[in-house]
Amino acid sequence: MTGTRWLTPEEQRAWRSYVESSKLLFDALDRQLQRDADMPHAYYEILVRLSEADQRSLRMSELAQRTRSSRSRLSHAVARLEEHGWVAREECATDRRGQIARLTDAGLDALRAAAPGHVDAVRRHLVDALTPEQLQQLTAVSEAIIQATEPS
Amino acid sequence: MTGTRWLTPEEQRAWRSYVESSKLLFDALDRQLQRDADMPHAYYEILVRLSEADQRSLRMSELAQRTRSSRSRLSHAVARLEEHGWVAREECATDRRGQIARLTDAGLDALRAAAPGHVDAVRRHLVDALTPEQLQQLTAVSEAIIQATEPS
DNA sequence: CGCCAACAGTTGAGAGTTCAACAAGGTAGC
DNA sequence: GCTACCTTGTTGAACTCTCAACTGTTGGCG
Repeated sequence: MTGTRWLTPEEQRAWRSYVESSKLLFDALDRQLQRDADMPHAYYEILVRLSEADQRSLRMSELAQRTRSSRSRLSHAVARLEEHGWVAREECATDRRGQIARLTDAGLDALRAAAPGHVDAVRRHLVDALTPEQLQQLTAVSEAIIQATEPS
Repeated sequence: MTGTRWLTPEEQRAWRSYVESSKLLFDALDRQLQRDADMPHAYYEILVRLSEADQRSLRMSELAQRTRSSRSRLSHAVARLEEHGWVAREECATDRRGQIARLTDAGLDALRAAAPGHVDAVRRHLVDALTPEQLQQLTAVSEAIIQATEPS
């Protein structure tokens, strides 16, 4: 057991600015969505994934994977979205354990209403704040992090 | 009111990979700290900031700014940390509204015990997963996001 | 077939965060 | 000194997330 490899000053700076920027950014987006569309960002993402799926439907476990969410978290979230009338749960024909989440028409309306303000915020805080080159760099960096962190 | 400027495919890719990587990374770090040190990452950061301050003490509002946290969140968090015996609250001599949070010896011990595992995780998932060049790029990108998002 | 481990999803309790409301102390203008 | 306003910090309720425990289902294997 050799000693801990502490971060160098430059690594510190990178890490701390990354933490700080993420916190600021996601807090801002959450506040914007909560205020204007009555949903947190995590719920917005669920609606997005469903809207992109065939039949606007996905099995719970598939939806959990795509949103990088635990089963439990998704289960609670979908229950909430169901109360709003934005998502409906259906039985799975081929696997009686399965549940299918489907985006309702009202859910699609809510998503369409929320999208412009959200995209605008993403532009303001991220996309338009970076050069095209930086945006490419961010993509590469993010994909490397995913690679290194993804549960294998 | 002109129409929404939707994200181009490349911008989409950047944004989605950024969201995905942040989620994976912070989830992993939170789990690691919770498991090994019985505290979430936000609490670890509070202890870090206090440990770096003069007298290991900071006023609540100053601590809130440095951790990019709301007053309310910090107030709840410090109450919890106080229960653990890691932080103590003291009166402020010059402003009777003020409260000063001080890192206790036990708090410093807890921080020292938590640090190696945490730094190791940060290396595994971020620092060592990127080239030195990418790390610099990440710093620049993060600072640009902070600039664009920071409440003015 | 019968057994049993793995899988799909839910649930409830506990913990953290947010928001709005609040109390109390400071500050500036008159 | 009074008034009005701003700042500091806390509180409680509502909400989200995590973790562990649980139900029911499927699939593999003897």
